[in-house]
Amino acid sequence: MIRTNPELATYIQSLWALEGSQILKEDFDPKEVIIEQDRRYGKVHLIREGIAKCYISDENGKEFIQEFLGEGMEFGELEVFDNYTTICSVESITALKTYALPHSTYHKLLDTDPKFNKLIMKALANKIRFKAPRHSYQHSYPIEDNLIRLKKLFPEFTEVISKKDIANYIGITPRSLNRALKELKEKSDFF
Amino acid sequence: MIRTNPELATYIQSLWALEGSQILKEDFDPKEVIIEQDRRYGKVHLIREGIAKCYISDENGKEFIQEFLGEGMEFGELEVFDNYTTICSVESITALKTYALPHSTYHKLLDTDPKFNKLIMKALANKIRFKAPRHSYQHSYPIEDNLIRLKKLFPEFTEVISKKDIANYIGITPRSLNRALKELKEKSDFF
DNA sequence: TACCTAAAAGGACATTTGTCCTCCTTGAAA
DNA sequence: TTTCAAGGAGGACAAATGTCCTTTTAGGTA
Repeated sequence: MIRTNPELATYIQSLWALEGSQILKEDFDPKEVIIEQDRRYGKVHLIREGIAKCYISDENGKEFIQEFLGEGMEFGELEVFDNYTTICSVESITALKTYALPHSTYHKLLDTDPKFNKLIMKALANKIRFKAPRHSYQHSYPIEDNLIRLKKLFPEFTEVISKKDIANYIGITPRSLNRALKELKEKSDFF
Repeated sequence: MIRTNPELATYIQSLWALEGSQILKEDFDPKEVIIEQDRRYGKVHLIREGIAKCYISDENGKEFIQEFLGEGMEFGELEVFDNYTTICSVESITALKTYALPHSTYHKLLDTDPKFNKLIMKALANKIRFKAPRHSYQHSYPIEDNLIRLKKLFPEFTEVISKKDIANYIGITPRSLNRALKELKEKSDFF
């Protein structure tokens, strides 16, 4: 549920430590909006520590959470290739520490560092792999099944992440989430 | 709705034309299952001509269509980086012509051809960009709004793609699709 | 302690969507 | 022409989910 990429995290750390690497460290408080939908930014972030949410909001203010990002996950990277605007907002949930790579640095690394290139390629492929089944699963199974699945994947999710965010992640209202949770509590002692 | 990537299509064509390129042309009939979910394959396909659907099916046989793929779109590429199994099945809708690149060739191109590398990078990023809003939009808007949106994007979609596939694309049942279409016909002359 | 605010829980009802059928249409095959 | 099968359309009802509230809980602050 909270996605990570340890391999990339380790590698970026080693790049950062190099002389003149142009990779900066940045820190954020909880609940800071770090990037906002439909804008342009000049750098890519890679999480060193903490958890963030990546979400799309519509004109009615509804949020739909795409992913929870943990260590080693990057954001702001989709806009580096073309001059597009961002599709998601990213907001820290806990205190968040990132590496920030200016676009120029990111491009230079892609062009000159084959290992970096391959790791980014993999990271992109994994984002696709992850997104695909998530939404279809949520469509074709009852909410309760989705919750059981989340609980197995990440047992403490109800402690770390607010109910509202969980609901937005599954794509339902908090009311429906509550109903499902109550049902599950009555049926079993798993929750 | 039917995704394409003209830039990549053009470039692959030029690569194919090179001496000893190791890129093969393959042809398929309509309704052929070209790759099946949860398996391994040794090559990446890139569509020269025709339309295919990429879908996930669950144990109850429900299909959830991820994308309709047109010229220049690739499939089977997510598994090239790690030794994962496929997450989607791909089935031709019309007669389909592809370029087939063995994994070894694909890797070699990524490593030695910067332009190819960048085009693939972009293609991956665009798949992510495309997937993200699609599912959230479908959650937060009524079916009718989704249909109007599709119609604007691709007016002849009802002719080319079967009702069942459209329903599976939106993530609803054919019954609900019919209901929504009927409503729309009564309300306006757009449909 | 008392007060305030935001998150969480849940009642009552409306709406949407799914399920399970049946019927109709159309085009290919006998 | 008749037959058959598959896709499309839609009625009737059931189930899931959303909307709009009110109430409860918990944590921070005066």
